[in-house]
Amino acid sequence: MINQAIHAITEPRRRDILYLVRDGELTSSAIASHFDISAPAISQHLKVLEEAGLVVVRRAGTKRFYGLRREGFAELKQYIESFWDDSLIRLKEAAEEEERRNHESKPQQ
Amino acid sequence: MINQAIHAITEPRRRDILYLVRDGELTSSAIASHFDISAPAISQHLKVLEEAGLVVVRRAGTKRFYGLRREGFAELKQYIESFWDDSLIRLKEAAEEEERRNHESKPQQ
DNA sequence: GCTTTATTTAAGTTGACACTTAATTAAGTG
DNA sequence: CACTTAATTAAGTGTCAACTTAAATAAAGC
Repeated sequence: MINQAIHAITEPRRRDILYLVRDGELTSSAIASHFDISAPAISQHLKVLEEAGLVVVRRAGTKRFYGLRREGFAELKQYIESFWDDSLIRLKEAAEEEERRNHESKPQQ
Repeated sequence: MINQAIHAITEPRRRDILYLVRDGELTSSAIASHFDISAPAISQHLKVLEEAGLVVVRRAGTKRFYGLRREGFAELKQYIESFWDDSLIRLKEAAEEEERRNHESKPQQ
């Protein structure tokens, strides 16, 4: 799922779509009106975003309202942050290990 | 730069490379030994990561040590977070606007 | 200065994927 | 039930980028 989410935000146009829907729900055609690509193209992007868990659809008659799915976004945020945090922890550990080694021998080039 | 960073972490193998170098510097060939793709392929990935500001190189003789560039990562984290935070603010505003409208008329389907 | 080691650049191939138009589904509406 | 509206699925096309092998660079070692 997280891999799908990252893949989804790969495409700049999909990020633009996320920017549009984060303020509130929009129909597929309302979203399409902001771009100069065809409606099917938008529909395909929306499908990718939906499958990645980043947007949700609400059907109302012939219309389909797309909105941001906050949980999906939270996961994405989590992923980036955990990468970052783990990195800091590991950096600290590495520095300590380095410190220990320096008391025994010279560091190699 | 932020677009380059997002593009850079798009590719799963590049994320794997970031995982490898976040513990400490590694040479191009040391990184390559973890994958079953050619050295030039790794070199090309490293170039993308470097241009995105996510890794830095330190040259030592014929070797090149690649390491994580923390500032680059901070920017990426910032981007995701700002998207998220702005979203919450805008959601709150939208909810208030909705509230106001509900005192006048029924919401349309 | 030739050879080795580490890595990159060059050039070409292949597969994925972001589009297109045309056809299809699905829900109202006269 | 034909017609309109909203959107999707289908099918095909072109571009890009992730790989490949081969050639080039660049520093060190003999």
